[in-house]
Amino acid sequence: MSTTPQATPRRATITDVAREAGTGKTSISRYLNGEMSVLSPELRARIEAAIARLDYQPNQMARGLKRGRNRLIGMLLADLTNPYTVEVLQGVEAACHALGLMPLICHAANEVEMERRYLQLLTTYRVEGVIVNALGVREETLRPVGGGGIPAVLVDRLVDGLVADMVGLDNRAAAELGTRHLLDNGFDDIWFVVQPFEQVSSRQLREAAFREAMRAHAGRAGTRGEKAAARGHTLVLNLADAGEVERSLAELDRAIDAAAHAREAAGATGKAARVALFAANAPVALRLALHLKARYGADWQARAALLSIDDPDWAELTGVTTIRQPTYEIGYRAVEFLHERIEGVQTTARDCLLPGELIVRASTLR
Amino acid sequence: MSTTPQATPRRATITDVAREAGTGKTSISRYLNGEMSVLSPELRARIEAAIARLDYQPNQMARGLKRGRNRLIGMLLADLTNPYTVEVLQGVEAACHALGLMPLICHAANEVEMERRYLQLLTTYRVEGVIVNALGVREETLRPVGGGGIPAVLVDRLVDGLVADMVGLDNRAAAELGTRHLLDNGFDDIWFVVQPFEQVSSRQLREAAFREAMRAHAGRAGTRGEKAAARGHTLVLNLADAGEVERSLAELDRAIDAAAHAREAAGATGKAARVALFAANAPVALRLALHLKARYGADWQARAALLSIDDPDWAELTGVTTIRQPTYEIGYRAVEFLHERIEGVQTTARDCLLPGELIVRASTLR
DNA sequence: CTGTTAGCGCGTTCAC
DNA sequence: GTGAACGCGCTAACAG
Repeated sequence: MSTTPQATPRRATITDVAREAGTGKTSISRYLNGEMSVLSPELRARIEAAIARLDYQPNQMARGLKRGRNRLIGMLLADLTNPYTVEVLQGVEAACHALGLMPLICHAANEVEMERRYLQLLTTYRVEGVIVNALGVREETLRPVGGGGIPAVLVDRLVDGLVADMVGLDNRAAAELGTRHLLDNGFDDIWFVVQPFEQVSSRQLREAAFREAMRAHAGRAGTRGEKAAARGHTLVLNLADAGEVERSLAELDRAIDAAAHAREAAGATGKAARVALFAANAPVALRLALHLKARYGADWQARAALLSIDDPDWAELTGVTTIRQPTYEIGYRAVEFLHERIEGVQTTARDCLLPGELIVRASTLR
Repeated sequence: MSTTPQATPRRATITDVAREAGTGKTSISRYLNGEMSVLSPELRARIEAAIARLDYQPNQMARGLKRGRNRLIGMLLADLTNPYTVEVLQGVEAACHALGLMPLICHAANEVEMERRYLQLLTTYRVEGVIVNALGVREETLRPVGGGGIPAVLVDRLVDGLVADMVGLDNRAAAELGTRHLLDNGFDDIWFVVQPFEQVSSRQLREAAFREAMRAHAGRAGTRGEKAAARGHTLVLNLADAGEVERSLAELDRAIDAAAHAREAAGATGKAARVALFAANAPVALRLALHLKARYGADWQARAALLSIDDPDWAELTGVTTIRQPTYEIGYRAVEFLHERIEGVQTTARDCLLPGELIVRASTLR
């Protein structure tokens, strides 16, 4: 056995097979495309033998060139670091597998310029469609895609001015579900923490639904006069900017400390505010948890409850309540949508909103 | 603005551009390939204009067909669920980007059959090389690759009988580093917990190095007669089989409980064994942590120390000591190796072993 | 049932 | 400098 990896020998082509089988290329092509009814059993056997002998495998590139479709689709990912993305990817892989598609995965790593370049690259490979988990930037970046270009399906978030199918979480319902859970469990000082959301529709929707739910609750409380209205705050945590993160966290710290003081003053049975943090997604939740742990030590959960949209594996470990997204299904459905478009479906742009599942853990039960 | 995504209009070809620019295809091709010195400035300008007007983008497929190389490489992943994999992927993406390669990501999801099919699919797309984070099965699965087939680079683990470059963690050094750390911190009942390792070289090496380090320590202790030899155990945790997992964890529980009883009997100052768990990778560590937490509650770390190879994001949060792999670099180097092979480098198969970094956290400091 | 022919979009001689 | 012609591996008419 040699220890030197060898150079690739030339692969057999359809012509080689035809010669080896003593026939023409057409018959081979037919065999490859499963048109068995048009081949004599005898010829078929010869072809099979020749293919096996030469270890022949059809060249998808040439195939694609000829028939104008190569079964390639692009998958543009904003951030692989987010477990959400990886989970969606699983669904995408599975669906592609089932539908005979091959996904080209591109990771923009939160860089707009990367996103642009990858998109261009994908069109260059003539992918038949694209699934986009966009960074949420301007529509012009996605020019080659959607409306006038190749079919596209958006995942998790919309892109302004881009007409395309979308599949993702039912953000309104999810944020309301979480907020209600916190209110029902007696938290009356709730901080919705979210990354900058001007550009990202899903974050916008979550934040808006949170405020809406708080307002609705205040309305009910006011009418029935049962208790003081709970307070809701939105805190922006720009994970891309360490300085901003520091400032935001400092604001949070003050609120938490204030609540702690109030609690002491009121005594164990007092009516002090109970603080809860509602993280808009897993990366935010992780950042919050790390900060609280660094500041308050192992017992940080006694200071503030944490609820997160997304269900990272460490949530179970730390007892954090979450709202699980149907990530696998999101990925799967996205591919199905795209496949339909590729096959020529012409309906108006569709939205597929899937429900989240509340997973209650110790963090929000006191 | 229409709300109906439109079908793809035919894309411009090189012929269209030639006609639009009033010239032949050859000149366009030369322009695309940067042979500017052979084009009159005037023609060049016309070509540029035509390309812009038609929004022309060369077809990589046709290109690849003609020149016999398409700049595609395959990336075969055993398990995206493992954060290690995702991190390696980041390095791969970056290197591909830098080298003008396009990675086709394939996720085998721990299924051997998937691995085989994807490999076949990749050759069908005529990828110029493959990076393989194999499931660690028989070499025959990887027949089309390595030695006689297309260039391949192995990541993290070797495959029996497959001659190819490899890049991964220096497993011997890492396992020894971890073991020594535990011994130095007074743990004398150490359980190395690992998934079935007959098929996976990296797990084998880690386990062997662990036992070796324990033996070496026993030798030193014996010679100097300072203290009783520490005990080392290897526990196999087959994450794919819930029943086996239960049994293995039960064994662990007995050991932990025994140590606790001994501790009580000996009193706070006694010489009872200190139990430490050395997880061979992050999935194992997570499983262990979840189990311990379920069994002993939030204070599970008082029962046993946990040290893991791999540094998942929850390690910092829970204070678990880890040995961080240089994952990004592993991915990057793998692509570099592959690129060299693609360019024709013919040296004997190389191994690139990168060092792990010990990150000490509260878990192993008592 | 089977083989021949003509491109798919592009790169590459090789003449002009 | 420039363009016509050929072929990459394959499929799709079109004949036989």
